[in-house]
Amino acid sequence: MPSSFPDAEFLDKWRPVLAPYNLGHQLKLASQLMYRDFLERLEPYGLTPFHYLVLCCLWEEDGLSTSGIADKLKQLGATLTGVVDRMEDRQLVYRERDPSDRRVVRIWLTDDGKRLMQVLPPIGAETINKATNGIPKAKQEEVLRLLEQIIHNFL
Amino acid sequence: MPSSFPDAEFLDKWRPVLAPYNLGHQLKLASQLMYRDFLERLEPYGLTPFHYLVLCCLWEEDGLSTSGIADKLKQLGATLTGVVDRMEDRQLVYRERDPSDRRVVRIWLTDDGKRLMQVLPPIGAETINKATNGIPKAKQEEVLRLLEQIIHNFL
DNA sequence: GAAAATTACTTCATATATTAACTATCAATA
DNA sequence: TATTGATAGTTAATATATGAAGTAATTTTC
Repeated sequence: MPSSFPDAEFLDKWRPVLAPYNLGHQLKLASQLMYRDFLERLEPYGLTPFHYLVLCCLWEEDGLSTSGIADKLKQLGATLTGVVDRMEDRQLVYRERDPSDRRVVRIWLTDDGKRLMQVLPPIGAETINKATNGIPKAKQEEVLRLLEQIIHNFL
Repeated sequence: MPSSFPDAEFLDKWRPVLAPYNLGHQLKLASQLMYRDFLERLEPYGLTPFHYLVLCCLWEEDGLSTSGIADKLKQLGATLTGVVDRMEDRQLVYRERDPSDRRVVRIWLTDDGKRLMQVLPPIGAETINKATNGIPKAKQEEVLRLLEQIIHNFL
């Protein structure tokens, strides 16, 4: 057992692994701050950032299955169930069983959900612009490439 | 109103803002995947990544106030209350009112909480190493710098 | 072609997160 | 010093997340 606590030498050695300096926490924080900013901008529409993610998937391909959306966003099916529940309440989407495979539930955009395609992307851009303020375009693209590498390392 | 849906031209124009390609989602995903990996490694100890973050703060300075930890981690006080509750149940820390200002609650490490300082950082390093696999040291440091810039843009 | 394995989704229990409201305490001031 | 205002922390309501268990439908396999 160490005689002194805290142990300055030990802490110094492990600095890059300790919060609040470590990669995990910095990623969490950056993600969380973008979430908060975007959530605030979406407030007038009664939407959350996760609703936006699902809408993006459906704008590109309407009628995706629950697991299709989960795959695209790398989220768990159990999470999607709750999110789609609330999006259905909010009249953004509706569910329909696939007749050819009755295990599958397909998610379809309502007219409201389609209309938001014209409205939400510019709002998302505001958050991204705020986040990347002062970072040159080339560096921004590098961050995205490195994030992709990190993500790839876990899949 | 557009006559065709989805509108490929529109989608192409807004590609960098749409999930799953946009910065916000990529940050969320990278953060989430590191969280999942670390959570799994911590499972034998009955701990969560958030417990680790709080322990890091206390290893550096034991007896921090709740808001002191919240400031250091940029988390909200309301979140800390629940986390510290469970850490107290888990016997990692205990709370004590500050006698000189009875509004303040100070969080102190138990012996268990102190002992984990020798155990957890190497485990955190495993997750970080997995995340940064194939990324040269210089690039890793650049990512941290750019994340700091993004975080700074919101504070 | 019936049993076993697989797949899609939901439900449940628990742990973050966020905002708003509330209590207790301390500080400022008139 | 009584009132006002600010601060520290908790509680409550709601929305992600996660893992485990459960249901229904489909495939596989023998």
